[in-house]
Amino acid sequence: MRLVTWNINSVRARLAHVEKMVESHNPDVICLQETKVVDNDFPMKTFNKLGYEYSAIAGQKSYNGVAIFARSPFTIEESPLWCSKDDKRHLAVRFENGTIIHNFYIPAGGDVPDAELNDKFAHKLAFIDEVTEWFTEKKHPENKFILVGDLNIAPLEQDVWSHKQLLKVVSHTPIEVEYLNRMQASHDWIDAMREFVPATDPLFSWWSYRARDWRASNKGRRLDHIWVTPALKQSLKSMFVDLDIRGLEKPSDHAPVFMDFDLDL
DNA sequence: ATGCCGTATGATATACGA
Repeated sequence: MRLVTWNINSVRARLAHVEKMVESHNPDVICLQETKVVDNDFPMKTFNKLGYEYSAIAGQKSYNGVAIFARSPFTIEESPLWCSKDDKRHLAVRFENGTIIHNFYIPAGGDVPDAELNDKFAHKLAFIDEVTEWFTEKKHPENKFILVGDLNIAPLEQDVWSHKQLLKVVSHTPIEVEYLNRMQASHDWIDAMREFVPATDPLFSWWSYRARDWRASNKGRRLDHIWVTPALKQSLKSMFVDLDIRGLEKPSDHAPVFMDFDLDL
């Protein structure tokens, strides 16, 4: 089973990239974030045409929005009203073999890394707190969960281009890392991307639009993640981040992250 | 972490991303 997670930054603006991505890598499961479209306007035909018969979408106007597509059947699992907002940041689906995939778009958090001064930062921390508590309650050694998405935090020093220069920048502040670490501990989640690239090597999934040459300057961050519960650790096979998709014309600022599993859905 | 780019929207400016 091959899975991809991708903050697509508007699905309607990126249909050609979706086709290119599927043509190149043919994933069995596609998890998208920041689709930025209401469900009625979702370009479903593009995905059906590419062979994705099963879908779950949760969108809203302009912002946020998540989606999951698969070639094998699934049912939709409950998704709480995180922080009492219906802002379309989470979808969970269950496959016939019992594997559950959680797709998250964690709030970005604004510019100022202080919950007292910045409501968006407070929302980010509160959201992570609620997710942490939720998985703590669900914790069981036999659970086969995969958690993917734009978690909007780069926790390790080598998850950003300069640890020192980003310590006060939202996405890499110690408080955010502390919250994310707590969330990771809530179900003994394994940071699956780092099973393939040691923590001492740089690993990024996002590069700002504002760099003149994003590839040359390479001032990236690892904001996108794939976690698995311990029951799935042995099924991890390989991982790659596709920089070629980030390098297409008018790309998303996030690159898709792929994971291969020794697993039949 | 400055940069000033990209998305969306009853829109020729503004909110948001990170």
